[in-house]
Amino acid sequence: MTRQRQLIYSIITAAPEHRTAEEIYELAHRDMPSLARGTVYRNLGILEQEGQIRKLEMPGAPARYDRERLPHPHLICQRCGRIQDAAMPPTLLEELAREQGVTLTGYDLKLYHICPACGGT
Amino acid sequence: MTRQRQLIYSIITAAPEHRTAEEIYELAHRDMPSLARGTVYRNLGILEQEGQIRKLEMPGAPARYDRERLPHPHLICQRCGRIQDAAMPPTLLEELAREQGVTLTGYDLKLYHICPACGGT
DNA sequence: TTTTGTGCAAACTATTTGCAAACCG
DNA sequence: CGGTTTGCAAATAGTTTGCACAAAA
Repeated sequence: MTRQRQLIYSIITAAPEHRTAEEIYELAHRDMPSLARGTVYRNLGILEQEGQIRKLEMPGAPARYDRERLPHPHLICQRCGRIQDAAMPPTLLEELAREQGVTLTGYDLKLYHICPACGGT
Repeated sequence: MTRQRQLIYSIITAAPEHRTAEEIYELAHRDMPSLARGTVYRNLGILEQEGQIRKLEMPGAPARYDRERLPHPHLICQRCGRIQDAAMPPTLLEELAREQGVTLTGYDLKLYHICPACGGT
């Protein structure tokens, strides 16, 4: 673990926000002005492969990174784009697998709503 | 509806495959050699907006297009990448919404497995 | 010293866009 | 005609990669 990777990792784990590579680069760049964008991408890839962070692909927008390591759904506001980690009851997952008649190896669930701040329920 | 849009739409609805814009372009281009890639993208966007087709964003790969208009999960083989439309029991969706304590406006669910052809169950 | 990672810049991929010409009602 | 859509080419955005040098083991 290099200082660069350390820094990138700490930015992701410090707060529950789901940041983009660019945001992470900007924050990291303040502390280490020599740090390059490419290094951020490279290390995000490595951290993800090692299972230390999770990549969240966002439709039509840059990917975001999640410090939570266990698979879980994401609740996304359609107005403001705010992302929250959500819960997936194991029984629900089992029911889904049974419904399809397969053994699941993973899933990616995005739930969309309008958050209270945006006038939703 | 122009001839171009007609052609693009018919390619998507003709088969249950979930094709990429490039694949659709190649198929359409055979029938109408003057047709341009940009036109394919433009029309896919229009058809999607009109709710006639559905765009499926695939992580780290080009988007695919689905002729099914009702929201539903997708079952994806992690080895060969084959995509199948799957079922979402309404009760399951309700349970998910209740679990998060929100009113859902939509969802995007990708289920991963290893398909029988690839040695999975 | 041998490997591994970095900084930089150029390359790449999927997609979008500006614009003049073509088409359609 | 007059608005819409096309074909083409250039632009864009996010991300990846090649390479020489620096850091670490």
